[in-house]
Amino acid sequence: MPAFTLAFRSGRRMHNCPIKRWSRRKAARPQEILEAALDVFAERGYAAAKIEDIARHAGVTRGTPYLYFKNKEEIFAALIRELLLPKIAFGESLMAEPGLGAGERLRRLVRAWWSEVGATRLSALPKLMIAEARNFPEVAQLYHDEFIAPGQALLQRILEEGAASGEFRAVPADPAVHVISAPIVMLMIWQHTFMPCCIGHEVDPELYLDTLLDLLLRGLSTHPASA
Amino acid sequence: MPAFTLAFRSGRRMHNCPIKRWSRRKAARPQEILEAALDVFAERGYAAAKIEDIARHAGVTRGTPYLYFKNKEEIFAALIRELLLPKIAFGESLMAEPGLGAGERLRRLVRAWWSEVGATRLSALPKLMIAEARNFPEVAQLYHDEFIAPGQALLQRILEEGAASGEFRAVPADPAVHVISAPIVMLMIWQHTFMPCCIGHEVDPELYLDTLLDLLLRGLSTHPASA
Amino acid sequence: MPAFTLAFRSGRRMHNCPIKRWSRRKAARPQEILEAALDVFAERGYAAAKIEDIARHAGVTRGTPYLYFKNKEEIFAALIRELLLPKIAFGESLMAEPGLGAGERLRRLVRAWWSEVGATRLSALPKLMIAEARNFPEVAQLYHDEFIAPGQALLQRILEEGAASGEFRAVPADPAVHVISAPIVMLMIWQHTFMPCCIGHEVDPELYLDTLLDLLLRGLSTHPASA
Amino acid sequence: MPAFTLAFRSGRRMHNCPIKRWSRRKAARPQEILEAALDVFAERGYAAAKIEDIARHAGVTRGTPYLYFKNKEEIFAALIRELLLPKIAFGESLMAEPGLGAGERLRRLVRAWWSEVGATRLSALPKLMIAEARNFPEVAQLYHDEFIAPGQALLQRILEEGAASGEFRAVPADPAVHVISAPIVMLMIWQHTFMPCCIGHEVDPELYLDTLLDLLLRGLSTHPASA
DNA sequence: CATGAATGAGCCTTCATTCAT
DNA sequence: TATGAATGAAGGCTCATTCAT
Repeated sequence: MPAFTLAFRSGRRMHNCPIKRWSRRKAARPQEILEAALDVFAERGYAAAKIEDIARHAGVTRGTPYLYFKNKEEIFAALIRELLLPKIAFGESLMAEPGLGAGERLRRLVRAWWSEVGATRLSALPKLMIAEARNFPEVAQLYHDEFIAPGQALLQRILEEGAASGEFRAVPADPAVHVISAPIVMLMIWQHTFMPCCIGHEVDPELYLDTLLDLLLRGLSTHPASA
Repeated sequence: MPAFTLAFRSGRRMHNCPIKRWSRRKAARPQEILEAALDVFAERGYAAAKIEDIARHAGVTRGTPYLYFKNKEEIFAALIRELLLPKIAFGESLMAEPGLGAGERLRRLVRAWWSEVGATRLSALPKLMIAEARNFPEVAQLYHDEFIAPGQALLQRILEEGAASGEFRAVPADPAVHVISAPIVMLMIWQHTFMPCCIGHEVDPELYLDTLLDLLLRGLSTHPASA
Repeated sequence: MPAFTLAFRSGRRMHNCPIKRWSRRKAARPQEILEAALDVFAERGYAAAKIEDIARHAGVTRGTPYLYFKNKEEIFAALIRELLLPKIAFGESLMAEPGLGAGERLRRLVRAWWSEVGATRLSALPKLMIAEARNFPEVAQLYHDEFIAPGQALLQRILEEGAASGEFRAVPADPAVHVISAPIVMLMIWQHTFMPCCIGHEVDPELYLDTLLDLLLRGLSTHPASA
Repeated sequence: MPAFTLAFRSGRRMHNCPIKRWSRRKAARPQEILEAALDVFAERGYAAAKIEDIARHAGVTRGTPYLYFKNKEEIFAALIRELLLPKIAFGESLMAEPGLGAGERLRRLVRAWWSEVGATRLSALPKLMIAEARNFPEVAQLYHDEFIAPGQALLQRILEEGAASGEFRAVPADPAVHVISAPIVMLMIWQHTFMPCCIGHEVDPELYLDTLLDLLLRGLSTHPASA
């Protein structure tokens, strides 16, 4: 998964910014700290991540994160709010595109989900959020309301469209969206859990997603032979 | 999910037991402490769980857990080793039963998985293990080798049998077992993540599993109409 | 120094005691516990010595020492009082013996000191007492008044006798007794400090004492050529 | 022993120093903490010394020692390594001085030993090291190899020189150096053991050393009348 | 008498957070 | 803005001591 390490930093350079280099640096600090926090939280989890490690990863020292974030919890919350939540927007554009079958839409949604989040360092956040949801209910609520729920709403609309058009069988919406999204989330989790420790065989994300879509589309289709 | 709260009987109060209360403790203590640890780890995660909380949950004081476990990490490891790993045995018996179609076997495996682990307080352990795998690689290795791998081997045998008998399509084994098991693991995770906080709508496990099996068996079947 | 390990247990058996074996055992317990404590304190020092180790050394369990001693400090105090202080008695008999020159008396005192204490497991006690004097002033006071002071009084009497008879030069009594006794105490300390760790070359006690007496007697003598 | 309390200037208060109080600390802290540790270890011994006491003695709080030392044991080791071992250097210069008789050299060595270490707060370290040698074998080894052994080598060279020049009798080197150094070490120990508790009469170090040298030089001399 | 399970005070150590520079 | 020395609350763990058996 070569895109994994490259995808994240893109689009944040400001080559033509007239302000002097130093204050540009200043402006970038919160982002840099969040990215560092993402790395360290991903590796150690929330509690075992030390602020100093995050600071060092960001190239600053112990006190600096506190210039931009009230405390550790706020860094965590900002991680979700600033980095992850905006990513949900990609879904809207997908649904806006007209003239696509439900199957095709589902395919595109899954692939976009992967390329926007799963193949990115952001893929550490679902695991982190899951691990800490009960310790930080407000963040969990935010994550659910602004990320999970909209994502599942997209899925649900696709299922409804497919059912309406006769392309998909009717399945109970609520459990279905969970069932469908679960393997994608688990793939992200898996990548941050066992693969970095060289535990177990590698899972190839592309093949995994192909297999997932193959099973899902056949499973949903009213004309399985053609799926 | 009514079974959830009932399945894991603590046995901590036995007023009518003729054996003396005090002398019985010695034998029962490790179990009681592990069950308490399961609760507290499930609620807070490893790092945020205090030994004293675990002790109090078990009805003892700070020092007592250390009479039975070397330290906090050993409690965690024992949780996996003593409580979770034995549960994998149920799979063998399932495969031993003769004369079942692959679809039926898959159904039974999923349901057994749920009743043995998912509907139990043990269902907190996959989430805990996922969150802490990188902090405790040896425990993660153990969990993978003794729980995940055998479980996936079962699934793989079912897929192979189904393909051999013509009941299932041929699918790439490796990603398929991940894809198939992912929703079950995610259901356990979900129950310990968002449902206890009253975040998001409840997910009914039975309906979820029905939907999952419905989608999977259709997706795998060579004669989808009859799945 | 083969006597070292053997000297201590001697003379405590009660073969002809009519009481039954069990109550004899009972009667011997405090002694056994003190001897065990001596071993463990010698090896680890007061604070690092665990009551359970002492108990195990004595062949009993955690609670038993508390049947005979109020607490850890009392075990330490009893060690000094019961085992060490009685040993000072040997000096009286030495002084009682008539018709000895001061030099010969000094020789006998040093050798008796060594055989009665230095070559014994009791030789651990001066080091222990020194290390803990400031934490247990009452015990230190006892040790000083009942062991050090009488011992130094013996020495002083010898020096005075020697000076009176013209065998010894006149030396300031107070510092002299310290100077003379110091090497003997240091030999005991050395044996319990660096020799058990195989650190540094061994010191042969007999040769050490010979050299000490040689230097001392020459140093004290009014006719050094004949010393 | 008036030098005793004065010799080890802590330098902890420098009100008229123009450098800012706060920025100066960083450089001075390790020294300050070691000196505080020296005091507290001397008073209580290793195990009974609390890090918080050391910190408070140094004018800082619980966490600060850990900014400079990994743990309690490292503070102990640093005490030996940083404060005591350098003191052994004084011996070299003594031996370098030409044209001195062996007796005069021995006199100077003993007096230097006393002024450099014995009359200093450092004199607590031999007692501490003796008490803890078996609990910290590596530190004991270091202490032996870098402090005891070089010191004894100096003594041995003096004895050999004296024997070669005919000033001293021939005495077995190995026990002799132990015997000769023992009273000096015991004087240090004594000062930190019974004198602070007002137990027993005071020992005047100067008189003690005079007496020691008198006895030793007479004891070693081939012409005792002139010693 | 003896046991050993249990207690709980106490200490070492960590680390989020502050603040003087 | 940034630093990093210092703080001090908090938690893991030990072990002297107790007491029900």
